[in-house]
Amino acid sequence: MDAKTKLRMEARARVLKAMAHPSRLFIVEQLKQKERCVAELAQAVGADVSTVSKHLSLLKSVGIVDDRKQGTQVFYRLKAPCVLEFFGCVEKVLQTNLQEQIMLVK
Amino acid sequence: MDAKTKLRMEARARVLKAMAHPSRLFIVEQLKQKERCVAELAQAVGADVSTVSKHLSLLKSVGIVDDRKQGTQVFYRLKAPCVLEFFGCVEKVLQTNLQEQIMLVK
DNA sequence: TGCCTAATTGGCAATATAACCAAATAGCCA
DNA sequence: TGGCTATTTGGTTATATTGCCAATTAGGCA
Repeated sequence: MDAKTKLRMEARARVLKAMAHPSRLFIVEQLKQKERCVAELAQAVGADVSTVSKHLSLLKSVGIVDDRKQGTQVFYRLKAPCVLEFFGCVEKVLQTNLQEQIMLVK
Repeated sequence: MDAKTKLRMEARARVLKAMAHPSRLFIVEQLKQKERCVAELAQAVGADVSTVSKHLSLLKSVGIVDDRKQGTQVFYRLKAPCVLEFFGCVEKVLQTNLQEQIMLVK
């Protein structure tokens, strides 16, 4: 893997890594419909506000979400909705795995 | 996030996490065309065979790749080619980020 | 059987992530 | 200004990931 390719793969990995966490996946799904403020998301996820704030800033740093300040609140929204497309494939993989588990038992 | 949702998000995260590494992304791209044995991939990645073997077993454990033994060699192939679809979105995100960097300089 | 090659596994050290609490910051309004 | 709420940031601890080397396993063949 040459240096240029390595840089490209690292950049891609940063984006995917930002998605690859249960809470962050959940957050992305929550933002599918409409924007949400940090407190709302923290409540929905069931984690400390500070924890969720860090998840959000990570998602923002790689360009997956965007934010908008309104008074003391910060609303986050999906900036790259195409990440939602990942789920179809992921679900297909999980389904296939499940089918294979079932086959083994039968 | 209720228990059931949490489990689903964790399952999804496992699949995405398996993708979220520069070497593994490169491996997935290498397998796009045709199957490859471990030594070939190790050579292409530029890492120890043992390291690449572990990357491969991780990809396999989540159902992204599959393997086929032929003599003493093990050929890996893409089992869920739909993961290649991720790249289009990821590249779009990276492009957008880049455009924004450029705007800041101008 | 004994040797060779290919791959996997175990172990370890370095680094990265994650969660929480506490403290700091920022905007609003009395 | 002072206090209130929302959010971010710092710090710490626990856990997970990564990569290499060494050792093991497994198939092929003399």
